[in-house]
Amino acid sequence: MERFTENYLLYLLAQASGKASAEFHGELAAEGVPVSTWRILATLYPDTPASIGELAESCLTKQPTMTRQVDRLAAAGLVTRALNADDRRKVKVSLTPDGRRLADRLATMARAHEARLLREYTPEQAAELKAALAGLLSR
Amino acid sequence: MERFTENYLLYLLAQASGKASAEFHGELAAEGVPVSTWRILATLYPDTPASIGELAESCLTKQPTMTRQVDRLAAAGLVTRALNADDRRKVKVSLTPDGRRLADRLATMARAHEARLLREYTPEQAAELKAALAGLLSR
DNA sequence: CCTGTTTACATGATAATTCATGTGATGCAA
DNA sequence: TTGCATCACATGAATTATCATGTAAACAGG
Repeated sequence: MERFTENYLLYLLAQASGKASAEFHGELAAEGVPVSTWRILATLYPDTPASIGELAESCLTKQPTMTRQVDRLAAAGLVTRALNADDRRKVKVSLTPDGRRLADRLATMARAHEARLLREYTPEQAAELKAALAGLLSR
Repeated sequence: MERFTENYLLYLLAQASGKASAEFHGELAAEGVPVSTWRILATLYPDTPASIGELAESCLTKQPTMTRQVDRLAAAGLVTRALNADDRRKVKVSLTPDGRRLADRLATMARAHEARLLREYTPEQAAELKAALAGLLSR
């Protein structure tokens, strides 16, 4: 009898995501950058400010966690916290010049890693895979 | 300028995995079952014992975490810990009858949820997606 | 056999996340 | 308006996970 998980979509997604990400997270660790930092920078990069709630959703974490992570990045000078003029309940988090420089460097590494990950795929296959994932998301 | 993450494979994988899983985790919560419990049961189901290390890898967590989770499940009577005869360093974790009954019920729910998730896909498309993910894993 | 190394797991100390809840801002209905 | 519900975020308390390390078992040379 085969394992249940072998053919279970959520398991395959989680494993593919976890394993592929772990590779890149190793590169981040070599740079001394925590994964949580990279996720926030990537979301704001190249120039798309976001609220605490949006960041939490984008980084797959809860709002209280994100509040504290943004505090940390702000203290490190990588992001700024500003009040949103339209809705003063919201916080507008943006990259600082330092943050953008770091994000630039990490994004380049990320693209290189992605290229290695997709080395065996044709551009069409890669686009198909991404489209399939985006489809699952927009469902 | 578009968001970096919009077209970044690791982000799409993480989002698809996280969002799709969150739906099912809601169903688990309604049954009073922690996600960590489901992951362990699913790995052992229907009848494939595993070591602590294998469970940790399958559940995308670290070994010390898994040691404690298995302790908890064993205390709840859902799994047993046995010494591996071949290699006495290893622990052989297996489902108890109670554990298998629960896993049975949850696996049925999981398959139903998966079917809803893939409702808009033809069986061929679904198989293609799974194959693509398995391909990423075996790379 | 030994001895040094690696592997598998357990565990105490630490760090991180989450839950529950509070505060202030916004929106909506009467 | 006014009152009530909801939203966005912050924060203390509690839960969880992780790191660092220890122990015992396997393993590889010499």
